[in-house]
Amino acid sequence: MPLALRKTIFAVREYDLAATLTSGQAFRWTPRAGAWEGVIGSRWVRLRQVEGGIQAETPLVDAADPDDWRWLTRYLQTEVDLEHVLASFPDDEPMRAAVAACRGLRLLRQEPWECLASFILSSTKQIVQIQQIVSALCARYGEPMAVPLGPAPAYAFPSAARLAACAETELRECKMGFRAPHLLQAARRVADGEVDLKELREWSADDARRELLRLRGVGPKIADCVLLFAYGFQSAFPVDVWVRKALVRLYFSKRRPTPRRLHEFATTHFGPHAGYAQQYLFHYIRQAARPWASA
DNA sequence: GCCCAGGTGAAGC
DNA sequence: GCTTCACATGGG
Repeated sequence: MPLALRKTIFAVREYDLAATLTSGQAFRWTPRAGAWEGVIGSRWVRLRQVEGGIQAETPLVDAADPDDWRWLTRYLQTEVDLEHVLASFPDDEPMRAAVAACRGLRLLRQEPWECLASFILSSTKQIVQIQQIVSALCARYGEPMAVPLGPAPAYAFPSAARLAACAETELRECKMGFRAPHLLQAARRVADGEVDLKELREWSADDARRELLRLRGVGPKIADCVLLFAYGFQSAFPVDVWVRKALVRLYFSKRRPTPRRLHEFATTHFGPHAGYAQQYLFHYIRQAARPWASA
């Protein structure tokens, strides 16, 4: 007998699910038959863009309130007033173009450990390859979960404790290369409580950033990704190769600023939701770089 | 073969 | 403080 699914629709305007799920924030979403299948925490989910909102399907889980969708609305951040965020962006030509090109792009709110671990694995990797590494890691070390007939088996993201129990050579079999010792160290320090990711929610962005930077393999860019994608600190402005390219081209007329100057500009020019602006710039320039991939 | 990828850390100026 | 380089692995 097929696994029973519960289904609902969230009414939300200005939410581009495809843009949001493919914009390099999260690495576990697969398009399938016009919908998106993925895993949030310990639940398999299918999402679909529908008229006026987002449809969600997930297996009925014992001992869970079937009408409680807060785990999903929190992840998708459907309550965020996007118009308010967009209105806070600087009124300049680059931002107008980015917003016009990425209408409905949102920031997700992810679980800190998965986000941290994923971005430790992200350095000098293409998004497709990050997805492959994360997928291999989950298949090997993640807890299997209830999935309806059809989709491939799904696994939770492995806990820090589970990864801490791995040998470095095992992790390397997931093709993560030199990032393996970094992930292993992070897993150990999170598992033994030396780093308390839950506690960081209560800290200031600066303090949380300093704490994340103590981990090997976590520099300014990855720390900012975790602050932005997992903790919702919208002052965080990750600068990767794409965003650097975009900032230099759009705001510095091709004259190369020093890293210090670029960071200074990034954290002052874009207002209280700078991290959101960053995501628009990132998605915008990547879209522009591969026009054949759209449509 | 070459260059690049949602970088980081160490070493050299 | 800024620049350069190694670091695994895979794709174009």
